[in-house]
Amino acid sequence: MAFQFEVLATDPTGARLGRLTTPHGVVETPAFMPVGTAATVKSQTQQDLESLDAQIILANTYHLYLRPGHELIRRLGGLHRFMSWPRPILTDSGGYQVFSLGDLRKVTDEGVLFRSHLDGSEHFLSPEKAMEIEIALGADIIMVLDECIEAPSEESRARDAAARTLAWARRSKEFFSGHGDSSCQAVFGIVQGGTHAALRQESASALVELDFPGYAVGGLAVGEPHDVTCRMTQAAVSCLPAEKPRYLMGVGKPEQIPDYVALGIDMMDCVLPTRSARHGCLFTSQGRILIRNTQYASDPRPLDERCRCAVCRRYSRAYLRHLYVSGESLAAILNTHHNLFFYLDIMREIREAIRFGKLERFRSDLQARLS
RNA sequence: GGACGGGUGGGUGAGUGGCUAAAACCAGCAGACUGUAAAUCUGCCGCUCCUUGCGGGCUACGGAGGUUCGAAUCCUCCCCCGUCCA
Repeated sequence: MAFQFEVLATDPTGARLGRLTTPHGVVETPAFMPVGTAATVKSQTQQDLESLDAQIILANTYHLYLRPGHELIRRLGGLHRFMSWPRPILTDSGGYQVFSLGDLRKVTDEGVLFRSHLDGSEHFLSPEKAMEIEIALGADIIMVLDECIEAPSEESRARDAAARTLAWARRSKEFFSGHGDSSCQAVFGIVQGGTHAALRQESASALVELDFPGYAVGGLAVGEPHDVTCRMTQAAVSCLPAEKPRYLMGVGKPEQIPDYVALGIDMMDCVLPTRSARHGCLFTSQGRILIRNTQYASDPRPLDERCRCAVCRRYSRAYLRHLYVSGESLAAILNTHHNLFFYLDIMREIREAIRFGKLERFRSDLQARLS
């Protein structure tokens, strides 16, 4: 049995400590998954990621399909081998690009017509096509194509998107059972429903009937307030089976993570640590630091005195500011390294807290420090 | 000594009578970023006052005068810089 998810402990909040076993290794949950859209977590080498103890990373179907192409990656031995990443990988389906690519795409019941952001060429991504690409890429966990909508959205729009997402989930599953290998890859379904709790529950319940090895909650943190994100997550989770992993897609800010974990979320991913790092926004135990600010120009202290990452052990704020202001590529490397360490460290602390039933304490401490 | 060309806000550099406190870019200052079209984007960027408003006052396009209702833009003289000729 290549795939296995076990809940090892639960916390009074409802948080779960778990272990997800995949063909490429074990992922301790709750887990944060760094985003490596184009088969690279920007500015970090795979060796860096291993030293950070990233246990699983994301890659993106739409982007890799366009470049370098899934067939090429298949011929080169699959995504793991292609990018020399021996640990677990999850591929997102391109559903988020349905949302983010704006006027470069057109959604129908059949699928999504994309205009490539690279060269303007047209491509049709159906749920089956997304599966075909993801099978070729060979990630451990693959996501069904979904329709992610903006928030706030009319209930009718959210209902339509959820219904379409469900239909696509059904087709994905069907296609996968004919063409995929469930001992190598696990397909996760995705809950939609906008900011409407009833739709979220409906979507989750219907998805559960299709019996996926794991479930994701998508279409959140796309503009709605945090408490709404939480309510929607709660609504979805309440309908998901306890024994399956739950993945909240695309979240979140550091201080929000314990909230999601407390709602029973096992996996998360977010571009925030990596993108913000490249933009000079650094997360520390005392809150965010915009490293280009003049106040750090001659600051000899480490970025975060409480951080044990390689960057904080070695470099000063003044140096990091200099690198950033000078546009040096090392700035992105060091900043990203720190931010990822910060996120992954929070996850380690969260797992530890759950083990001892003290997540609530950790959550309030963290939020007090970061707000 | 003569002939051209030129001197614009921290920098480069548009602008050749009013829509110009003056384009654009850079630098500077601040903010944003949530399944990555993002090493990106946004705001501010002469001084000052307040009732913070597509508000008032002041200063500003080498210097001093002048023409004009109105000048960075036109005229006169002067000072600098560059190129060329003696």
